[in-house]
Amino acid sequence: MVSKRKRRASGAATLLDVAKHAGVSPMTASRVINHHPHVGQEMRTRVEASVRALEYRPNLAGRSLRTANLVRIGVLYSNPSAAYLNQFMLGILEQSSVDGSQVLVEKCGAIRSQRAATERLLAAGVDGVILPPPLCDSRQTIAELDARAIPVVAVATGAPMPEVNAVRIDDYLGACAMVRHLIELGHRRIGFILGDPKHTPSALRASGFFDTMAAAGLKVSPAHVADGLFTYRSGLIAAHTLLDAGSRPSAIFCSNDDMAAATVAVAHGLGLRIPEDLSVAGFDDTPVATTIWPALTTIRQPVTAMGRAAVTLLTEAIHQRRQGQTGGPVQKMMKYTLVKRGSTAPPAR
Amino acid sequence: MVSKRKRRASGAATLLDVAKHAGVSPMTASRVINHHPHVGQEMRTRVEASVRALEYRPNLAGRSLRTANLVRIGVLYSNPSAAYLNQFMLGILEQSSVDGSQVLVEKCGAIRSQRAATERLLAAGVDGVILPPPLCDSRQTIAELDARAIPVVAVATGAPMPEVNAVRIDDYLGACAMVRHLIELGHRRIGFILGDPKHTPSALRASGFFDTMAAAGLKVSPAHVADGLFTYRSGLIAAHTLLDAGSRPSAIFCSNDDMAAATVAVAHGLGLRIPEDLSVAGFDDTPVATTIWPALTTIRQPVTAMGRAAVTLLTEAIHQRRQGQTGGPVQKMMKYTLVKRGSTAPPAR
DNA sequence: CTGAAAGCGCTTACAG
DNA sequence: CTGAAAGCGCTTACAG
Repeated sequence: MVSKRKRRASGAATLLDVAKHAGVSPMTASRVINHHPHVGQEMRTRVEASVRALEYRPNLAGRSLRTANLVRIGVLYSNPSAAYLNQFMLGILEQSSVDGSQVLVEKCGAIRSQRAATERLLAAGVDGVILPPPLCDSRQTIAELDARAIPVVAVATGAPMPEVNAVRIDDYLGACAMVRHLIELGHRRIGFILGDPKHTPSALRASGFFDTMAAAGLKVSPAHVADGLFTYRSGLIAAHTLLDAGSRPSAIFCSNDDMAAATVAVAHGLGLRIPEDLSVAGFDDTPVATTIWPALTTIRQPVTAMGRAAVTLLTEAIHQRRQGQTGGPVQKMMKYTLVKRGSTAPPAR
Repeated sequence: MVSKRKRRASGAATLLDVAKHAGVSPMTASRVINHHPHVGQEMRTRVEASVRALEYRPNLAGRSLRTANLVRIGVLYSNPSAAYLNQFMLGILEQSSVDGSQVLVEKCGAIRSQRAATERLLAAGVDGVILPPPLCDSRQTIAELDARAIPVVAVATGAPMPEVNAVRIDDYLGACAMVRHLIELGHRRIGFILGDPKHTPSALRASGFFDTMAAAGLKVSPAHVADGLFTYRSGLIAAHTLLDAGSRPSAIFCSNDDMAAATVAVAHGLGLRIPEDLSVAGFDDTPVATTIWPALTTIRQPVTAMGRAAVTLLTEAIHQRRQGQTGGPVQKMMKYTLVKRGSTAPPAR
């Protein structure tokens, strides 16, 4: 072991080492490692054994130098929710470091600064741009990028434009799954807190709620629906609206976790036990869902995986464009997960 | 602009392009870009102009291929707080992608699995290991790594072992600054919620509190100090202890944000307005601090920057070891920031 | 202070 | 199906 590590300063075996160890040419070793077809079974076995013996792992720098033609990816964001952005950027960086692509990040504030931020990104020579929410729905930015023939990936939009690449979950079905979960627990009076009407997923989550209630033959009292803006503070107000009223719901489905956390806080303030007296459900599975107590039942959006997927999609689009092709836009639908935690349970009565 | 982008498939200028544009050799261009001394002023100016004109940015793959001898960095973590880990990994990945180093991440659960996780990392050929909290204080893991001559960087430890590299903030001074802030606002009866006694920063934050109170000539009532475990739930219990009692404090300093968020929730439940009736302060500036309302006054720990610093420190240690040197361990102290938000204000009475 | 040559690790053509 | 040659972008010696 020690001698192996000392073979070279870097401590790592190279493709040449593997080839020598297996008694084949570097090319054959390369083909085996990259799973190319048309390699003899014997060669393949020998190389694979050597890879294991030497603990070979490809040097990405060497590979990308010869292949990838350096891809530059821009990420343009505004209105940062720290928690979301962290998770998302994690996926972006993971994938870009695997691909050997470079990432440039630009923040823009007001709408008018979108143009300036876009220009900065283009001046820096990016080959494509990723738009996390809420910029994923900015027609202006997308049009501008499109005019320059810069591929775009919109992330987590609720209303993907048909001509734009998108990575998202099915917000509608996610909401349906959550409502079904609450109904299966035995809840009949289920309240709902709407999301920010400016964000496209809000309408889908609301439709999922209303449709599933209707399909189950359950009436939704207007007093059990409150407006919200996705912020904790708006959740505080909405929860008071729902819980101060006479006929309380036995469960409240909130359009995101921040508002669900606020609902839990308000309920505790009113002396309600969760989940015994009130079930609360969120959406997104952001860190706050597992910070508070009880932890929130929620719909997990695989944010980090979506960051990875966005990079992969964009990279493919860039390569296609470089080769003069223009494959149609891709809409990648990611899997959501219903995560059951302590904030939901059968109603007491 | 367009013609520039089309010069080559990748759309990016290379060092050779810059050298030609400036009429110098690639070597001179390289030296200017890397800020080497002993380059003539005229050459320097010419190259810098060309860099700007061509929007040149170095291709990291090419650079690291020739220099860095591929560094492999392991990150070993346990007990993940999603929010912390996201922010931290962001810094790790940012820096490693700049350096062109590879990152391998291993999770370990119970103490006995630490050994297994360490072995997996070593088997994968890592050259050094970063230990975020709470593993930063695991004598066993550090000893094991040390026995294999693998450099280690401990992050955010409150009790750095003198022979180990560390990246951290001064938890003691951070706590002092927060208490001073509360005193300056006019608070005299200040409560405190302790952190998990197993985590080394807890004691430092507590000392900062008690020392600053004593220095200001303020008594700390035993009824105004409560145990905590850094979790939201433990904060709920601690806050009740402090607020249900007869003589309430006018401000509560919590050893971290999660417990501060819990304190805000309990206070709201008791009908106390924040900050009018009670000021609440946290520590760390995790995403929850800006999720809840009012947002928390807290001590910001630059988690992402600490991730970057850990990679830089570890990379230097690895290079030194490869050259047979063993520079003494480095303790990098990062700057904390007192972030004033809506949760603190002068006391009403 | 400046430059010509060689090579980091890998893969793309091009031959057999 | 397999391999010898060349080169991706950059920097490390080695000369001047």
